[in-house]
Amino acid sequence: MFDFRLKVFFTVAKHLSFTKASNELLISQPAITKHIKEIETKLAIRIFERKGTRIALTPAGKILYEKTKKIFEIYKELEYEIGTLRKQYTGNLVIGASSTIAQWVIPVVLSKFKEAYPSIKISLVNGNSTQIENALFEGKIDLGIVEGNRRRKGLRYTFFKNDILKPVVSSKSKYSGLDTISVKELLKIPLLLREHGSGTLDVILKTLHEKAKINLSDLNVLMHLGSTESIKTYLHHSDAMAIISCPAIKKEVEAGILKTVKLKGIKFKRNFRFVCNQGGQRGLAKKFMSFAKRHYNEKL
Amino acid sequence: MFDFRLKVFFTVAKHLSFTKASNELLISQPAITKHIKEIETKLAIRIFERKGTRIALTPAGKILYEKTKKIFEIYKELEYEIGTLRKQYTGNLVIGASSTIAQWVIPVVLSKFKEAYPSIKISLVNGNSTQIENALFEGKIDLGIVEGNRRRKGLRYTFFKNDILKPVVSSKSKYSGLDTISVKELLKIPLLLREHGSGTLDVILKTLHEKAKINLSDLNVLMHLGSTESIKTYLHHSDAMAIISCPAIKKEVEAGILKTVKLKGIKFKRNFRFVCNQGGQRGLAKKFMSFAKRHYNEKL
DNA sequence: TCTAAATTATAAAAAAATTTTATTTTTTAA
DNA sequence: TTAAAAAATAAAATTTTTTTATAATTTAGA
Repeated sequence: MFDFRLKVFFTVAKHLSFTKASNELLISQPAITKHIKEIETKLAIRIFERKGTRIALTPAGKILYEKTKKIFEIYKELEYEIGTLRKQYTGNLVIGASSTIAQWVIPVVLSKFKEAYPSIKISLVNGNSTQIENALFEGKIDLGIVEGNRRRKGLRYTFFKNDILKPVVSSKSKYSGLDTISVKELLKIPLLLREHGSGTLDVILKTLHEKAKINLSDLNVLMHLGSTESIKTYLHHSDAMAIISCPAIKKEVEAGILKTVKLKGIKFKRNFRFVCNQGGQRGLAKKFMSFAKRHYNEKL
Repeated sequence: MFDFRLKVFFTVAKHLSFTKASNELLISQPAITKHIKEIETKLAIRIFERKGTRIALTPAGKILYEKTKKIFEIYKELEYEIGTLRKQYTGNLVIGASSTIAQWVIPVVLSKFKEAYPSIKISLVNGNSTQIENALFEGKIDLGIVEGNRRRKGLRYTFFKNDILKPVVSSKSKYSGLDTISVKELLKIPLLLREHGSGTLDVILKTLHEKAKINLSDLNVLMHLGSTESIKTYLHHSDAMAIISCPAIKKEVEAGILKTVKLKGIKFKRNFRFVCNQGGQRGLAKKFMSFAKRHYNEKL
């Protein structure tokens, strides 16, 4: 489905509310207002009547609503028919991914991909960046997905998605009431970090250094642990804070087990990137790359 | 019609050429390439087969082509049905515009507007910026359209469109072979300019001063004339150059009577703006404004 | 077979459109 | 009458699209 603006209209019409539509579509209410205005300008007619805090479809809006439904039907047909073509693709694809990605990011994509291309056989192997790069050279995998910005000669890197790391605490901890903390406050809170040499620790230290001139020695480090799972388990039983990749804490945050805390003025960001042999960015690997990228950028 | 990307696909499919589509749609060929790629990513399937310098629709492309046709049908229905609703609007609208706008820009919009809203009665009055602003205060007009950036208290200005002025010569003149001239060369060529105090002359002098530190006295001014028509007529019979608003020379350039010349490093730009009383940016005036703006920004 | 012309692809920079954040206005309901 | 709820507005930030310039590939003609 291509036309996001039409989707916005449809969602607003369904709820008869800009605010509800903004929640459903995960964009802000002013953005909704603008889209609707844009449609009204394009059609040179009002599609919603604003009466007080309520809105209602105008006659023109009703016409648009009917047409929109028809158009969405056609998009559905398109998806279905293209889907049957995709099912004809076959082959083998071996993907290597570093830990955060392999554990929390790629499985989601993999299940969707398998749905779209049921005849393609996929396997996923796990390793750190160096191991993945070696496996590519040795032809053991077709495609790697790694964290950070390192690059090695002879390989081709392609941006996949941004990853955000957020400070989290257990919702049982004494810090769970915090919403936003300053850098100064952060220095006092006991921190759980990954081991030296891990990509995650690197990003955290680099960001803190660049944005706030803070070094590892300034922090109140409770302990270095060898995996994100260890940190999460420890967090659960302590009054400590950790800084963890969003996808790795999504479930726990939604369930109310962990709580994210904002750190004023600082965002921890890193890249996830695809990596493949210089010639190899075609065929199934390429298909998977664009599929995965799309999965994370999809609005409709 | 909303979805430009679909329009791009359709145009490419029609011509089976990215380049021809880019000419028809008035965007660059790389932009076409990107749109098609975007669709291919979204559908996770190729829609054009690239064989050498030719392209052909893939099976998926053929499906998309059929669906696109259906979707465009629905948009056509929508336009038609909304059109019948618009025909119900009635009222009176008096517009004041300064000369370039009144003569070459607004008539085009007016005819389209009348088509969309046949029951609205429109009149157009002519005047310079000050006269138009006065007429607004006195309630003699509902909406003004003026050149330049001046603003007067109590009035509300809204951007309408950019206007580009270009150096032109008669295609019979000895300068007609020129494609691009430097600022230095400009100084030698006899120029026809508008009279002192005209907005057009102001823009030209201001631009030359800002971009090339050239003053009026540096130019080889043949004469100051009181209207663009006078300048065009004079040009026709002389080896002079003038700098005139694009819409005012469109016909003559297309007919090959006048020829535009590029001035290296310099573009003459100004704004056309709507102006209305502070309360009055609603109703028909507002409708006309958005209609006119859309007329000039429309891609589909 | 080589060259020139035609066509699509790519990359970086510029321009335009969209989105967010913060705030204001308007209306409703307590 | 006031507080809450919802949409509008404006400025800033972000993202997307477009252009410009160039490269790479293929075809047709010499």
